[in-house]
Amino acid sequence: MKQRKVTLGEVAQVAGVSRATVSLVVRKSPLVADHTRQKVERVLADLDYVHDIGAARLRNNSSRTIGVIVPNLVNSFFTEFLSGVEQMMSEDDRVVLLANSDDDLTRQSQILQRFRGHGVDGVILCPAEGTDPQLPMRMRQWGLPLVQSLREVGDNVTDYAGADYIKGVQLAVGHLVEHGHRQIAFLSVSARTSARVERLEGFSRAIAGTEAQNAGIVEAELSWEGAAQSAAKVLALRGTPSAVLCFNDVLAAGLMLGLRRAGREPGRDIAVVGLDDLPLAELTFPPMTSVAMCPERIGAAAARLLARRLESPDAPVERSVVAPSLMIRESSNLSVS
Amino acid sequence: MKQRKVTLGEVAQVAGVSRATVSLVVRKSPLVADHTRQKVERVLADLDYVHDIGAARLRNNSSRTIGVIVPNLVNSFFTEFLSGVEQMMSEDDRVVLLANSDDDLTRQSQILQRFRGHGVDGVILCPAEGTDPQLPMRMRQWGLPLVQSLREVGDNVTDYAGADYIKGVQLAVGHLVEHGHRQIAFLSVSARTSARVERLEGFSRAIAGTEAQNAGIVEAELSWEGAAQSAAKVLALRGTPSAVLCFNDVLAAGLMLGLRRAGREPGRDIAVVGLDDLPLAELTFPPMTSVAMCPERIGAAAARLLARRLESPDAPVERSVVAPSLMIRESSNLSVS
DNA sequence: CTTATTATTTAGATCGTTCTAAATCCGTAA
DNA sequence: TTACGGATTTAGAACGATCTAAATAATAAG
Repeated sequence: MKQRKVTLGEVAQVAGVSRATVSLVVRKSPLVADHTRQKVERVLADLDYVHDIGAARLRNNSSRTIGVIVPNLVNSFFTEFLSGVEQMMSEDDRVVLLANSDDDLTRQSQILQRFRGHGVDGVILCPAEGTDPQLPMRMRQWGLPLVQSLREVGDNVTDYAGADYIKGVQLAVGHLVEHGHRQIAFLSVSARTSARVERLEGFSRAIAGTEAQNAGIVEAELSWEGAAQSAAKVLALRGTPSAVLCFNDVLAAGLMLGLRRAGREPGRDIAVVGLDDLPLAELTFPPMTSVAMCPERIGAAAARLLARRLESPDAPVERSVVAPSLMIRESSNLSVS
Repeated sequence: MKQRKVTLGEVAQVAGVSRATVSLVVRKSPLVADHTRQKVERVLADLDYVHDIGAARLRNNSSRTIGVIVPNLVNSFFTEFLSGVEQMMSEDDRVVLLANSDDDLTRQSQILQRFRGHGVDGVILCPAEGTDPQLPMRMRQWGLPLVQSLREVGDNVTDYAGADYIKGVQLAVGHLVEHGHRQIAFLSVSARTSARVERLEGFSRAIAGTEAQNAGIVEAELSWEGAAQSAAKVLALRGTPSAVLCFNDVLAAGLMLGLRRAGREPGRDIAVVGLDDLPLAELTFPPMTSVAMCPERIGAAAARLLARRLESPDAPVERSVVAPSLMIRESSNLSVS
């Protein structure tokens, strides 16, 4: 039942030309004469020839394959990111090898070895927490082009595509201040990740630039229950915040549930703003004001950077930061006198 | 800067054995003597040898690579599915080539050709709407093992892993009936997909088995706005439903927003139940009762089926259907006398 | 000390493509 | 006619692994 694979050689035989010529036709080289090209193309189609890219790579060292490593496949932030990468790569007729590091360093390096063994042309990596800053250098020695994305290790040694959370937080704070809020709290995640550092940093800086005050920082587990439970703490804050900015949308949604359980109506009694603008932000009640980070566009940007790097390996390092935008909905409706 | 690739030959030379022996060591064959194995393994590590799987495939026809085609990378149902596949494959030291067909037939066949060219060992496919029922047969002729998942074309000709929506709908309806609901409406998607057919079918059947009545079927666009707008239609239904079962969680969440705008409190004035139990179901207000379809487990099942098929190509066709489970939350709280 | 047996090791062909360098073809200028 | 240059085509050696079949080493038996 299983047909044997059709090879260049067989096509060549049928078409009455050499293997080399068929190869040229397959690769659309301008070197072959029009009439031979047509003749060969017909045979190609007749025999249902499939170009074996693996075999080709062996000779010419380009697999048209790239690897993507994300720390998580459940968080839609990363899957949207992935979607952007896939789309862009696919337009470029490249294939994506996908792997999930689960934020685990051991897995991450296993995956890198696997990718190396499969001969990927390059890698887009969201480095797992705690990744050795030397990694980019090591990969350079391997001859494996790397674009980092969303997170970064090492000092500006590779191309990078990411989000600007500093700016994002600033947008959110600015919006709240405009609506008269002067006491703004931040609901953070408890894990000490670089994401946490960046957003907290952004928060203090943004607050500093306004007449508002930091009403306090509360930590919660990264889950909706964690956030819901932290509602009490938020309300007990000395600064008695009239608005809470949250680490991300999941925490914001959880917090809204918690606040409501505590008898406070988000969007009426207290403003809540999320970060990331995941699809769920529209579906909470009230619909959540959030800062869109556009992970899909970041993914596309990362893909473009990698494509460029593959074309010109010695181009200078480039960074691509996608500007966030504020999506105003009802959870931040209230204005404070 | 870029190191040349270390080959079996070089390792062999340094270790003072033949290429073939090194190959055996790399593949952990029991044929080699202990002391040679150790000697070779040391050299392997010293030189940082990387097994070139592509080259190996050329000879032995196994790339340890499988392709996954999903119709969508934004819907978390599919990404959780993907996550299950990736995890299982990775445990098996296989790599996943990912592609998104966007439910487009042309793209889908392009992707299949690409995968074929890359020499994947097999494919897990969620067929795009309208896929030719002959496709599985064609793939069999190509010698490309196929597992279908979540959707299916052709008549039971390939392995299949999926969800049981009939059962899922039945669980939901049963739950509502238990709480005294007798007029139950269904909020459907307007696109004529097989998913729609299955769920509607399940709905009529489930209703038929109880003392409840079909209060009417409303169609909406597959988006939260679409669902929100359909709230009026739902309320205007002749059957005056006390409960609404929705095509999926996104519609359910949208509907809840719409109902509230219309002055009806979901979970108090009218029960709403979703399907799929996406992560967002916990984050809506009130938290949504939904039927968990466990896409991640389905993905894992699909991966297992494919692994099995690769091992024994002639095993009989197998189906794996993951049982749904009802997640009761607050959107279906109310009981009707 | 042979010889039979089993355990290891290996040379060399092979997978399907692309590259290099050289061969052939063809029209034109001398 | 002969030679020359550009346009096409091609033979044959890579690429890095694995397979086959056979060679060699080690062990046991007679």
